Amino acid sequence: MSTTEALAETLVTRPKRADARRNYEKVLAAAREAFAEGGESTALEEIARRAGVGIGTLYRHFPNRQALLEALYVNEVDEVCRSAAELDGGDPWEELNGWFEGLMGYFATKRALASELLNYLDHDAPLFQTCRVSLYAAGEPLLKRAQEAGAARADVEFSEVMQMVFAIAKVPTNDPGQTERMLRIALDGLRYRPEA
Amino acid sequence: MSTTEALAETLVTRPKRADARRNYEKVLAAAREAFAEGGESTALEEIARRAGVGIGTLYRHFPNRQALLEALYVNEVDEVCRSAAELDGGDPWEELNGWFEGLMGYFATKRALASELLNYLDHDAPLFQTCRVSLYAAGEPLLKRAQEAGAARADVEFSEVMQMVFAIAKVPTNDPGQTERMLRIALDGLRYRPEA
DNA sequence: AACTATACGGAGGGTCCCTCCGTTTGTCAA
DNA sequence: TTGACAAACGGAGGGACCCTCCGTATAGTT
Repeated sequence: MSTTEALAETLVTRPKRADARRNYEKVLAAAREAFAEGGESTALEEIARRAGVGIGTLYRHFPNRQALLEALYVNEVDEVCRSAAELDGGDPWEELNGWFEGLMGYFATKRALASELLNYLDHDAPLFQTCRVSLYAAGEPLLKRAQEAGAARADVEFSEVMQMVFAIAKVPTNDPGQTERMLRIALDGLRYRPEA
Repeated sequence: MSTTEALAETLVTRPKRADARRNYEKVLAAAREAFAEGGESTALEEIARRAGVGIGTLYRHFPNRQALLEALYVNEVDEVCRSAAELDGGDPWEELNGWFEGLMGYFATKRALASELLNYLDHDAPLFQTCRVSLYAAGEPLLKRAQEAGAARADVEFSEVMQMVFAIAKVPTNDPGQTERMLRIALDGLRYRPEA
């Protein structure tokens, strides 16, 4: 079990009774499915219906809409973090670039969820902070390695780059190539060297 | 009267009777005020109340929430475009940079409106398209001049840069300096020269 | 002053988020 | 197995919000 999953259990307080655990999973699965279909902002009633549980049950497990989205988010973050761990040994700049591209591609398929979550994104939510920590732990070494190799400028923080990439991922567009181009421009900013 | 203002009159079909015109202005003013206060997503009922008109009156002038936001947006866009027209003769790179910074600073004070609008931002809404045209007409010459002066790379489209900047403006953060740093990184991407 | 097109205002319908609470069910000890 | 109870279920309904409809009021005209 990964850090963020363990964290999810602690903070979201997963239920204990067998039927409760079952329903928790059913709701999460239904939500994942609903959001994967890109259905703009799916109503919680609809998710409960899909899961075959009452709306009250849904709210027993997730105190509000944001909590449900966050639980979903924790899952997704874990997956992305794992993908960073798999990288190593290649060209630092290519790895960094590749990881961010993968990140974008990943969010592209989950645009509905991502876009709604990014709206909630404020620096106060504790669960979000810890997710960021996981994400940073996964991605920061990639930046650092690129910086040490002289492939990326040294005067930028990973957090800044991360937020920039998220911002671009959030741009609504029908043309996925355009998002990719924006990302490339922004990341090229990492290679620009201010004349000292 | 500017292009976009004229367009607003055409598309939003400004009312004609004296009391109607008065109420139109009152609603717009109330909305501007409400959004300037940063009140997350102000209810239309609240705006009608502020304006001292019934909710029905508000909807007579603005068929839905988005229409009201768009009308507000048209005003703001005009102002930003005018600021670009005032620039000329200085260093092309500085002017381009300065304009984008001004754009960001401007949206920083209207975050609630901007953020909600950027969510609606899809390439279908005709009014939005024309606003983009105005914005491009104002900003594109700045980029082109910078490119011709060799201060910005030639292989980027203004539309891409614009969307990138909007994306960054949209990032919710308490620290305005951070937004500024992200913008600087992204814009430095314009100065990066791919090794040919 | 009377008339009419125009505009006003708010009741109410629909949707969605969420709460409350009576009912059901899993779990465990006897 | 059975009885008891904490835990969980489900859905009615409250509240907020967006928007529609339509009876009432009024600006502008004759």
